[in-house]
Amino acid sequence: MAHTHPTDHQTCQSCANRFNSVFCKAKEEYVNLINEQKVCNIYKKGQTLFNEGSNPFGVFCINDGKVKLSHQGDDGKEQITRLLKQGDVLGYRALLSGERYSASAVALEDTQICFIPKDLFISVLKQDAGLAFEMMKLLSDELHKAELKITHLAQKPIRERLAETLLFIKETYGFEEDGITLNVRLSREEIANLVGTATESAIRLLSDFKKDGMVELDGKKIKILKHKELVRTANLQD
Amino acid sequence: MAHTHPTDHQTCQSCANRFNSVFCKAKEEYVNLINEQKVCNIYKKGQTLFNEGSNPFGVFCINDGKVKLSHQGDDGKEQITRLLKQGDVLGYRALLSGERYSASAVALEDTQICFIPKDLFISVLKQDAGLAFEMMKLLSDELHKAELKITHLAQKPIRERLAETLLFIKETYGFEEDGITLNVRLSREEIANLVGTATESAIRLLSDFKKDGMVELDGKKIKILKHKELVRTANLQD
DNA sequence: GTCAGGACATGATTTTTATCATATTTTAAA
DNA sequence: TTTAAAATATGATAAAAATCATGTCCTGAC
Repeated sequence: MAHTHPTDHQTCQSCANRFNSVFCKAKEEYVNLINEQKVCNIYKKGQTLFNEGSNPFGVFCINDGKVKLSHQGDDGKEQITRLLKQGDVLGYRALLSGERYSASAVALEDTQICFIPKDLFISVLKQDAGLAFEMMKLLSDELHKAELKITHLAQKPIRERLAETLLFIKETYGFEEDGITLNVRLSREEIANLVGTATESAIRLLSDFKKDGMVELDGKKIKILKHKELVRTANLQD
Repeated sequence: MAHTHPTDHQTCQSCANRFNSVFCKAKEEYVNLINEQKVCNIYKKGQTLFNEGSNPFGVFCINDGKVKLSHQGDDGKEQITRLLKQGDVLGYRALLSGERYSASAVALEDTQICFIPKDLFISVLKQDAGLAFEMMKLLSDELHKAELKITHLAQKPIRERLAETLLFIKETYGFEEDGITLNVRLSREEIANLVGTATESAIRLLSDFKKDGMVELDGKKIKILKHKELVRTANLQD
């Protein structure tokens, strides 16, 4: 947690995500409580919020920026399981099941993050049934997404999965002002670790997509040129 | 829901799973409420509890028996995501996130199941913070398992995944009285749909395992002969 | 019992994917 | 700016896995 810098002490009430984040669905008194006890920091690109295997000490709420959540495979290969953006909460999984973190969280760009200590999180959750319900909803949604991903990993070829991943990145982070460039910089290796394939395979297929005119590649900038064809390539029907 | 037969109206208080199931961690008054409103039935082997795509009407609690939970892939291929046993609860995922069922549940053998209507489930959950917390724990555990499975599907070869699956079946259902025969009958296709591979591949690798002396195959009966070697084959370290 | 359909098994082949090798380009540090 | 290291790209090859084909075995209906 070294090298993080405190941000201006913004209130939850004025936070840009006060209508998106689960936390903001807590009762007003608890939002106030969270507001008092939270700690805000800026994580530079590449900095780690928490590491797989360490003990959870609280939950994080992204104020602005992007974070990846990834698991370490047995051979050390990274598997990215989630991409998070402003308003998203992370670190609750391990905390709720009383285990160590099963994933690592790393900032994909300079990111402002509020930290809510473990005890506060648990106590608010135990008192505020509404928030608890929202939390269950969140967990259920994540579980749904995970089970969908399991099915796709098991049944779809890599070409389809790459197309799907590009669309997923678009859904998550959207486009830049030009309306076609994916609004995040990921390395080819990270894309591969999101798709679940070898880096070379991801690179090769991206080149194919480029040849087919579906995408344009400019370093880490990826432009989606033919959205519909990408959807067709992803072979989505659910 | 045709062809189900009511069981003796057993009380939750006398239920064999009263120490295992999440529901039994509710406050006593709510357990009583559930006890009054639940409906118990027997599902014959192969019968469906609910279907992917239909609207959830409540949650199910397995009194005795075995159930598989599976998703339909885009090409219609089944992907089994969970194996459930006595004390396990199912059908809550869709209910909590307010969607249709994203999976189908089918009895793997004659199974006694209690059904708790949607409204009761939701209202108890909203009033009993302890139960809500247990539910979050359950969801968190499932999410953890799902993310582990994602990593393994993405990174492990099929041989390792099959070994892992056999160990998973053992963990879930245990052995018969002889201490070596897996206590469930699954078709080769179901095993393949659990591993995430083609049926022929699963059959072939099971034959390999047999040649290696790790398992013995007798129709749908699978005996684990060399547990340690199977663990080594699964290449587990987490 | 016997007969048909499905499950299981196994060989042959093709397809997919990973790995290895090697440029080329980009990036970041000195 | 130079330079080394890392990232990207692409070809060649090997390995893994799916598919196709065929035969056998098992099981339940009659």
